[in-house]
Amino acid sequence: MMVYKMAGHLIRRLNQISTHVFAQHMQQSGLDLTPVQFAAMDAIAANPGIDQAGVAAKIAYDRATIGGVIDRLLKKGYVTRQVSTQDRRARVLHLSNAGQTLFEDIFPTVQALQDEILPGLNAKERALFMELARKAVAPTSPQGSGDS
Amino acid sequence: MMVYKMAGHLIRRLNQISTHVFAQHMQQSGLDLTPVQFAAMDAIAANPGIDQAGVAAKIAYDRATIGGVIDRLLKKGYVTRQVSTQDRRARVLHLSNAGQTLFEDIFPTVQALQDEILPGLNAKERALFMELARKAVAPTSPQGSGDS
DNA sequence: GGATAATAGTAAGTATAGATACTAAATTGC
DNA sequence: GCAATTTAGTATCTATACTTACTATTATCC
Repeated sequence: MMVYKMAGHLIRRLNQISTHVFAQHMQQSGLDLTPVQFAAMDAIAANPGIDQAGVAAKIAYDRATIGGVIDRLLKKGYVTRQVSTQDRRARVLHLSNAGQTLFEDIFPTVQALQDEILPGLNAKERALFMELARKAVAPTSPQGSGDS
Repeated sequence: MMVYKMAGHLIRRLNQISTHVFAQHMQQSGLDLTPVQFAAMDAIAANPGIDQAGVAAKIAYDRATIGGVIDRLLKKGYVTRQVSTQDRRARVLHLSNAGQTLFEDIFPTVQALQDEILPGLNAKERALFMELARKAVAPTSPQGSGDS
């Protein structure tokens, strides 16, 4: 069982715990929102009128996945999608009123749950982990992604 | 864009880089093997005759996902699956000769690629990251998973 | 030893996650 | 200003990843 000592395996486990903690808190809040859906809403909230490719670039996803994510956010009524008047290829995105309310409501919960993602670490270790993670990710983060 | 400072987002990015690096090296080696498939083969190599639920427990997956992973490894001819003589519910797994050869061939590559997963970190930082990651994951790792 | 509970595997359904390819539209080069 | 390239979105396909539910089988308990 060599995988136990490999970075890839540990990172996958961390991601597994992360999504699990997120799902648990959403369920407790009676909400049906996934981590990607939240990230997409964050990108739209910070950049009203952004298009799907823009969202994908901001949160480091491919266009195909984000297309599906936006479909589901549309179906839930959290975002609006309109053909851009500047560029008829692009779809301009905004949070709906319901989406804005939801995002503001859920934000403190999502912020708070982050500490539970690293259950074996104390505050100091978590800060160190975050610093290393940020540094590790930086080289592959595109300019202006903010992902520094 | 609050997600940039959240552990969940950074961990997802790390996992994304990790799977990307893995896929790249496999392609360069002319092989068609995913991270999970490799992890499953590692579990079977270390525990010949283990069943699917055992593999799932060893590498922290659910039974449904592992069922599909084993299906694909079977189709590629890397593992064998037989109904257990002790327990007719269970399927006993072994690496085939081809699987054993492949696993031994690919192992050094997989070992070596781990450093590329954390491109922004030097050796010392990587070691620290690994230690923190192991510690972070430990509380949620079941007894005997080896995932300490 | 027979009802009950637990377990192995599968099936069905949802949601990422990303590669590839295609259409429509915009940009660039000259 | 038009051909060539690039880009936005979608469609298709494969592979996780997990939940719930179901069947078959085994283990447990009284």
